[in-house]
Amino acid sequence: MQHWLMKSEPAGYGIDDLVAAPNQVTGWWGVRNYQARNFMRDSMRLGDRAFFYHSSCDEPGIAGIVEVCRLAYPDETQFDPASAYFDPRSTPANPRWLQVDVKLLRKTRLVPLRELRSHGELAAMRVLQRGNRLSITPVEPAEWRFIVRLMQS
DNA sequence: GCCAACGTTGGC
DNA sequence: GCCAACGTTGGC
Repeated sequence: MQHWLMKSEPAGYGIDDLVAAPNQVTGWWGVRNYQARNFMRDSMRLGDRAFFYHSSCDEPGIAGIVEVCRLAYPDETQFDPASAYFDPRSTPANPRWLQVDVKLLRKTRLVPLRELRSHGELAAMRVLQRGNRLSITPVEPAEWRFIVRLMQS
């Protein structure tokens, strides 16, 4: 079982939207980066856990823990000409973009990016690397455990 | 709003 | 296949 970090902009969809969602489940649609898509398609398994990360906001950081509850399947927004995520090169027979579904396990205290950076134990974390833009990144087991402990402090 | 870093596009 | 130009991300 693997661990992940998944970014979302809370102005669009934040942890409180997931708290309020039916069954506290949401589709993780809108990923338009091949590397992030490949993580979902090739590596994510049912039961994998992920940090729900708030990006591009006043206080970027980790806001909760979710669990993958549906394996990768086509993201419908790629077929919708009215959607900002429309991709004219994509067809239902040959979809280019995928999503998974995730279920909320718990909303946690906000662990700010600032705080993550302050811990040498997390120095190698993918999301903290200079220039990182990937919206889905793997999290090492030791990093996962360290951050879960931080959430309780 | 700025800008560094990175991914994608497209001409050649 | 190269690589310059361009668009996007995302912290600050």
